[in-house]
Amino acid sequence: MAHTSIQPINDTAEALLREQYGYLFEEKLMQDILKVGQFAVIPEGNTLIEIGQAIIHMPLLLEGAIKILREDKEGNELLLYYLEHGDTCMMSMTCCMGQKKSKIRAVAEETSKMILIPVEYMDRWLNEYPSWKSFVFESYQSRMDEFLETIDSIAFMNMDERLLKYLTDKAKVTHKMTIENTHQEIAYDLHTSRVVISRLLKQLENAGKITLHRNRIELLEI
DNA sequence: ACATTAAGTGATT
DNA sequence: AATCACTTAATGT
Repeated sequence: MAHTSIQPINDTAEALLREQYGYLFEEKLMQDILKVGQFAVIPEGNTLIEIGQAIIHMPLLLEGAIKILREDKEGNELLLYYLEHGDTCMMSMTCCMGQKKSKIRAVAEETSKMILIPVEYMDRWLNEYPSWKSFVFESYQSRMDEFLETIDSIAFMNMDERLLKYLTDKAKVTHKMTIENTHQEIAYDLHTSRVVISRLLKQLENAGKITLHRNRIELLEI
């Protein structure tokens, strides 16, 4: 598997940064970001942040999608939410408020590009730049909203509804109607068993919402 | 042709 | 919805 590349911010990265964040950040802040930030390309499937790992960077996602996972003592996973372009990670924000170690795992759902900012600036810029402050607070809030949505789906939805939400969410972040996953992998994300997923997928296929293949699911409607 | 991995299914709790 | 036990299908060597 290809490995993560971290390099100085080049012209392509700057263009992407301006495209995604230019309307949010004032020029002086933009210059600071260009000065202290690094450009990272994370290939699909690579882990950016591991549970227990100290967080030293705050990511500004430019392109791609990142999935955020929680893990229990036995190593079973649970998908919390996805990050897309324009998003940043809530964990890297909370770590600046005293919490140094990550409680989540972040894995690239598809090859992703991002700007990494050393966490010390995250705090400093809060006082310096109003546009930074509102960005941080707004993304904290939208991350919290997604988080609550996931809680709701676990608490109030049946597994068949959760599965359908999982498939459509995934289609949204990857912009593809085909999902290339085994039933087992989906089961891990939703913290259930493979058999249950296979059965529910079969139901969805019979209902005309999807078609099934080996390692592949075609979504027929969103 | 054989082994391995993914997916499908009935039965039971 | 979870688990077991087993079958069938697809894919790799």
